[in-house]
Amino acid sequence: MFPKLDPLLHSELRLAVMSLLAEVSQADFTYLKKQTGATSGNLSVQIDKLQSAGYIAVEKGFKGKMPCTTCKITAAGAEAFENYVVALKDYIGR
Amino acid sequence: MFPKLDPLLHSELRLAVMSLLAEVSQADFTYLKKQTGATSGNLSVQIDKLQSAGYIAVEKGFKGKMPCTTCKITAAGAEAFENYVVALKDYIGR
DNA sequence: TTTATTTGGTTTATAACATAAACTAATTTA
DNA sequence: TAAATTAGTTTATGTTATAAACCAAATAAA
Repeated sequence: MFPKLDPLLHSELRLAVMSLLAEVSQADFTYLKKQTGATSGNLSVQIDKLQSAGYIAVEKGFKGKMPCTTCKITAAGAEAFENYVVALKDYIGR
Repeated sequence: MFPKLDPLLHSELRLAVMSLLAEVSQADFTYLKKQTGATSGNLSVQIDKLQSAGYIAVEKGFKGKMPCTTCKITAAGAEAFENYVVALKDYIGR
């Protein structure tokens, strides 16, 4: 009746990050921070977790001289996100 | 962009309980336990939290000689649930 | 009848989690 | 050169979810 919700996605900030990444080809740390309103620390930690799970790919480079961390959703991540959305609907109807 | 998700509802088991209670006039502990697949301990704790928040009303009585805890969603609970569903949609699209 | 076993829970302990605060390091501005 | 900003990471802390242990009453088994 109630499918298990992927605990990696059932987290406000990680879900917001995945939601953003699902709609763009890539996004950097600063963009994600602005869009989510999260603190750097929290965002950093949650990005790590998504990366460890293989849900996003993270590349650390430079934009000019400034460091720039770029994130991109992976195929596994996109699938997990879709599955999560489907599962959620059993909880909230429709 | 991403509204805050009510932390009381953004919990797998509590959300399942609210989802069930949103669709029936009332439900007892045993029913909720069966439907959610939760352990008694976990369910007991989460019911307490929902009650403390005023999202559900809990009545302890007896069914025959056996104790029977009955739960019912409150107006505040129904509203919170609806708001949560609306907020969630900003995270999962649609 | 006494002794398991089941029912219907609650309380307590623990590990995971989310988050903020503090920190680092480099860059840009005054 | 000093201060402030950018772009993060690390660490500490309080909360949470969850399971495990427990309890009391009822029922079933011996």
